[in-house]
Amino acid sequence: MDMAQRQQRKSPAKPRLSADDWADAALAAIGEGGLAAVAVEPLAVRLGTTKGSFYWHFAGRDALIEAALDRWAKLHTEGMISHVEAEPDLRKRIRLLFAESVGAAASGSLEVSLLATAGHPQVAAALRKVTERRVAYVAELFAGLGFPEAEARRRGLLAYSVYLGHTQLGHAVPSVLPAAHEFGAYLDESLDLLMMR
Amino acid sequence: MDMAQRQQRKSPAKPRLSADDWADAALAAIGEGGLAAVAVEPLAVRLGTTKGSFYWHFAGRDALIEAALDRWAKLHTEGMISHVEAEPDLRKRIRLLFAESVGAAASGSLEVSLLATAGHPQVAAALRKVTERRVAYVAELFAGLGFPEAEARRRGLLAYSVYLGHTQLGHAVPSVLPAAHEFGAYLDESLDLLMMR
DNA sequence: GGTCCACCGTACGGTACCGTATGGACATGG
DNA sequence: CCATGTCCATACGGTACCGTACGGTGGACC
Repeated sequence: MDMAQRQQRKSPAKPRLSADDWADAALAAIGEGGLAAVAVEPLAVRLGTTKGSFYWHFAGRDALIEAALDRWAKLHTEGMISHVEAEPDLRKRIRLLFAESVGAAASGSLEVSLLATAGHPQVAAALRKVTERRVAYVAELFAGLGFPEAEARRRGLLAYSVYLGHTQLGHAVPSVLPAAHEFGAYLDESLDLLMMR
Repeated sequence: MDMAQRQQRKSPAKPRLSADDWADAALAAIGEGGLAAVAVEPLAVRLGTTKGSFYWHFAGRDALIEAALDRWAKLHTEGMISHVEAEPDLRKRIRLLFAESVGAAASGSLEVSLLATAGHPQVAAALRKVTERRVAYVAELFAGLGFPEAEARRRGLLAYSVYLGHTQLGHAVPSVLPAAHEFGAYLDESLDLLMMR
């Protein structure tokens, strides 16, 4: 038996958590109950451990939030951008970006919860960084379509606003959104409008 | 001296709060700290009274939330609609609606906070009612421009998404938005795009 | 195969809030 | 001027969470 591996024999073997496990659990909690749901004792229950583990890995609740936000910024922005960059056709790339982003946001209200806690200093910093990067990227795509820089920036901002608003609606009042089978057409029409000269 | 009036002589005269005073304070608290900030004891401090007053007027925290949400739904939807209905020109009415709505949302993050708590049953019900009303109204305006019903509905939804997303940005990352002196032009261009055939 | 230490369990005290109970304060009508 | 109803203050017990202290354990490494 390979002893180099940590340990993974049967289910009830103690998992030995890492700091990232706690950060992931915190992100999940934010998505479900907002920043206020990042509470050490409930998370410990969820992870099948105790506070003793947590305070070994982190100095306190704030440190956990910081780690979770860093993780979010990395995974949900650069990951998506590099993914759609594989598409060579510019218009298709824009469509792909929005389709994937809206789809990703539909499953999980993490972004909505974070937007809601923009008053929190750590969250505000993370949001600022992520948002500026995303808007700049979308503006860059529009510039590639031939719009002058200022115009591309305005259209990118408008498009990002649509994305954010749509996400909110999908989370809060999905009944007002088009049915799934109409969604492709709705997306096409919306993007056509945004790219119209 | 008129004895029919309740009492309002000097500042340090006991105010004798009403249930609506508590509901307004709750709305203010939601705007500042989200639904979680609707906590009886802090509100009592803010109102310069104690829990004794609160539990006289309300059965509990849930009853206060319900009252606050009812108040919000009335004030922030029908009020705005009847206000812009005074404008006879349709395109100007649409522009007025968005200018005023965005302006109102800029001062106070009540809506953002509510969107974030869409998981809460009472909030979800209030949001559903308000959102459906608003989207229907915007769609009606677009229908008035000559768009067929389904198209008007899609455009109305898109426009409302823009409003929501813009509100989020204004609250969370205002630095990405156009500067104040460019905002009028940005609004005009955005609406032109949304109303384009 | 013993030692060490990263990792975790448990117990404790502190804080912030909810909701209840109960006794005033104060105006109004008898 | 006292009785009554409305409204509020205070005190209390309960719960959920934070953070600390410290004792235990089990795998890595010699």
